[in-house]
Amino acid sequence: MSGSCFAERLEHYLPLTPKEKDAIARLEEQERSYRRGTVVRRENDRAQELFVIRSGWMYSYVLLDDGSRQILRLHFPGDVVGTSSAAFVDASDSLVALTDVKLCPFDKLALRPLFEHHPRLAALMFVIAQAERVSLTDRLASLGRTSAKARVAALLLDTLDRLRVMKSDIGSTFHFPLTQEEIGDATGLTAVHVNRMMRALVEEGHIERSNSHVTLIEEQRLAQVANYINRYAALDTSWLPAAS
Amino acid sequence: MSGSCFAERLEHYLPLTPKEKDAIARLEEQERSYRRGTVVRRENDRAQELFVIRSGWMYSYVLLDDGSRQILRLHFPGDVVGTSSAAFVDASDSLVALTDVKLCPFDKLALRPLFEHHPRLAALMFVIAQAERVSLTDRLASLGRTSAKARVAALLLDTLDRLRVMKSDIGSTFHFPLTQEEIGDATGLTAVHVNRMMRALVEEGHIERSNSHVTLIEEQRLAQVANYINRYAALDTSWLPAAS
DNA sequence: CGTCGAGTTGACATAATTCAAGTAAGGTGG
DNA sequence: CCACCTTACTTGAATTATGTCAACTCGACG
Repeated sequence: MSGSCFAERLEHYLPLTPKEKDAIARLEEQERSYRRGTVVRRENDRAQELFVIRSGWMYSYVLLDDGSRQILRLHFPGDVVGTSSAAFVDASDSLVALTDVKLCPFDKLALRPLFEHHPRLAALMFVIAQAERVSLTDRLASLGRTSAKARVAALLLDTLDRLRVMKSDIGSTFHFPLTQEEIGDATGLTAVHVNRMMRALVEEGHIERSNSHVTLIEEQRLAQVANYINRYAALDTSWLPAAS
Repeated sequence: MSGSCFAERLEHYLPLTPKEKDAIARLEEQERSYRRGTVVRRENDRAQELFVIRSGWMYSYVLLDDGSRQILRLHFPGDVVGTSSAAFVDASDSLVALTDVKLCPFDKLALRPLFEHHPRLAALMFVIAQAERVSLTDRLASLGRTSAKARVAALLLDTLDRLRVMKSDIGSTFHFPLTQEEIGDATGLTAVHVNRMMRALVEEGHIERSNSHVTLIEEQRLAQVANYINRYAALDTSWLPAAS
């Protein structure tokens, strides 16, 4: 119906040719809606599908034996989620709708013509995969080597910068619908300690909160505290093949 | 000179055609040697190159403002390292030789003909990138949600399973040349605490140590303790394009 | 033979967790 | 529209895992 979300995202990095847009649009022929809280795909289930997020937020997570949960990544409109399906037969993580979402599911087989006929798109997807990998290594350093306060701050900064990729005029206030328990599962902390850190950030004038909105004050200074680097500013697409 | 290390690795997933082997071999035309401890590439340097590891071990790391270090990943023969160069102009992490190494550097521009003429190889590289991403998410869960002992155990298990991809007959004893400080930087712990956890693992009969060799006893049970999953067993290459 | 890096160990400090209790806010059925 | 219930958030006190500091051992190496 409306334009492709994924194509829109890709066009932030490269102008696409009509043929390329067509190929991308084919990934978004179907659309399904899920309610807030729905587990769209469960860890260890057979997983043949990937999803383009058309609207709403999601997150991916794994459960550990002791029942604790690690949230691996938040996902926003324009993101492709469930990409581990491309590498494995069974899902390595679970996918949940954090808000009501609209998803465009497509079979991993749909990737084949993309690689065959659209080398530039394939290469761009590879570039994006590498950027996401780097983003994960940043999180790794955050969990491994920074304080609780820094981790929470980094999560907020990362979220805002990723929202800006699609909406550059977003300012520094945004809707942040995670519970403190979810923030804890994302940062490797307990909900109680997240609470204390959030209030500390407020008291120190780094952030403001109301309802489930957050405002970041002096992002520069906060980034310092959080040891945060914005990786989303620019991708290097100089080496990509010519358009098809 | 000798056969391509990277091709050999890829053939563990798929038999390659002669043309494909040729294309891969082109990435390994040059070879450079580095001594144990050499920083091959430094974070924030301009980075045009990727490397195939022909022999030896490396690791990638980032430094934080307070001087602490997070080791992001160990790298073994057959691995391609510095892949973040494909996405960014400047290096996002540093690369060090953990042992004496032989590397085959290639310019990121060399990826272009791969995507243009060898869609199946491109797709396979995408699959591998996804598998590495999943491996990173496992580490994330390890750092975020498991105990110090579990993290150390998981590092050992992960190392052994990755060595097995290239040498399946390796048994359960292997050379592990990391200092306890390096183990700490990989697991988000201090060297002192790594020491205590290693001895605990020995006392509990999970591992044995001598020189810088480690033996894992009853991997099954250790994997339980570490909350570890072996992801390297099988990749799903069923969706890949036909060979070129 | 002395120096240096790595490993080991103990005593102490601290960040984060756990437990417990309470408040506020939103949703639902009567 | 109110009473109730549930879920999230808040706060304090006690506990614990891990970090810090400091000293010592050992083997390798020049």
